[in-house]
Amino acid sequence: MQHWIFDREAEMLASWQEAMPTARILSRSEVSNIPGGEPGILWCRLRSGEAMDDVLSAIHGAPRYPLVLFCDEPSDAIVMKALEAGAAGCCNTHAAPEVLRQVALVVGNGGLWVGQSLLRQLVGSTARTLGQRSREEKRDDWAQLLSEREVQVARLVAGGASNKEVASQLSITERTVKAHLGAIFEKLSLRDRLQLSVRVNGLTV
Amino acid sequence: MQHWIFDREAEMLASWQEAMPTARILSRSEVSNIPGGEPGILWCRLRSGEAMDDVLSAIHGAPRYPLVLFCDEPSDAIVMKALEAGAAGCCNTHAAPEVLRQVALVVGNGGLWVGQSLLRQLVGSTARTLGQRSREEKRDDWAQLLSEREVQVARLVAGGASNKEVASQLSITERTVKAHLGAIFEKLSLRDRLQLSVRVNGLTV
DNA sequence: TCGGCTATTGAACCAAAGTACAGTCCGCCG
DNA sequence: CGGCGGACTGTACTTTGGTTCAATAGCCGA
Repeated sequence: MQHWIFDREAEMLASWQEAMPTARILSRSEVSNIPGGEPGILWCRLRSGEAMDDVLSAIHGAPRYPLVLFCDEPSDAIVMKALEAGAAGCCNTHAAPEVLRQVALVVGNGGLWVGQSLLRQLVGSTARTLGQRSREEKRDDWAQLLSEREVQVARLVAGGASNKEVASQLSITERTVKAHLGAIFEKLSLRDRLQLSVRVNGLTV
Repeated sequence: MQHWIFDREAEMLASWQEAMPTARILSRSEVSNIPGGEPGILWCRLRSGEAMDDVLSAIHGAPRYPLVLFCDEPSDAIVMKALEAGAAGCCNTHAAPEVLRQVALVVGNGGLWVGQSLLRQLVGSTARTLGQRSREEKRDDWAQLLSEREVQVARLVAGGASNKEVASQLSITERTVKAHLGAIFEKLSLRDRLQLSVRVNGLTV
């Protein structure tokens, strides 16, 4: 499996090198150098601020290998657009080597690579369309793992409150707030209040 | 990576054996024999005519490993249902060993496995909806007040990243991240990263 | 009644976040 | 040209967040 990586600048990242030792990095004007025939994947980097259309049109003349987009700032909207434009996948430019290898494996076998968050969203939105389960059940799964008091603390913290503010609102000491937060982090396997916020507010991460 | 396979009858298929030589096959009553702790995957076979609810409830008491459903008669509807029930994936009972290895790889790393046809369908059917939604909730008012670089920092922090992680991703020092954050807080009249997360992720406080 | 869970709090500690006060380098614009 | 804003970095500092040792007290089911 041969890999060709396109970037505005011929800059090989360490993670790429590790995941694809035989990869060749090319500037976009060197598209015509790619041979056809052997199995391979095209990777194309979309840097911050670049227009996807420009990037895609730049490699328009390349042989028909599966295309994976490297996004400096990935978002579900970008992934969707890339897939609609015919790409086989889209992943973070700075993804870990193991992830890249996995992407290559899937895409190389004719599959599509979709990030976790988008996949969850797709599954969720279709489920809603089919009108089966309520979306609240999944959103509140974190709440079901916590005690009543912990849920109160979690909601306030996720809304942006400091420990002191939570303490004041609930008429307890800051120390107790910390104790509750510790229990919450433990139960939900979270690192800090930021991740709690993300979890509670249902962000796609 | 340890694999446990559940089936009504303890019948190990050749393809399973080849893909997962160390797998242990168990009848559904032996759920309690599974240890926790080591990394692993539960595979559970849904034979023709069996009710998914019965199968899933049978392994209800098992430790929390990712679950993959083996379907004798897979359909997109079944896959959707399995994912909704919390499974990490669903594939044909008689899938080729290479496919099984790939499923194991993805699921073992915390991913979801969705078959190609369903994935294509999901992408196609929800493209419009998703695009619209992301356009609506875009609410770039915060982004328009910030410089390009600050938007990058804001997105990463709002997603739950620490200063160190942001610094690593953007290849700058932690100090610079703090500088950007300071400017962001000033411009958006925010107090800390938590409030930033709330603002960026569009919570209705 | 006893063990387990929850709620509460304290002291002490370390790490992370954020601020204050600096500076350099670059491109743009009047 | 000189001023301005953005990106970037440094040292030193304060504040907040989170953890590790505790402890007390109430409730509930076995």
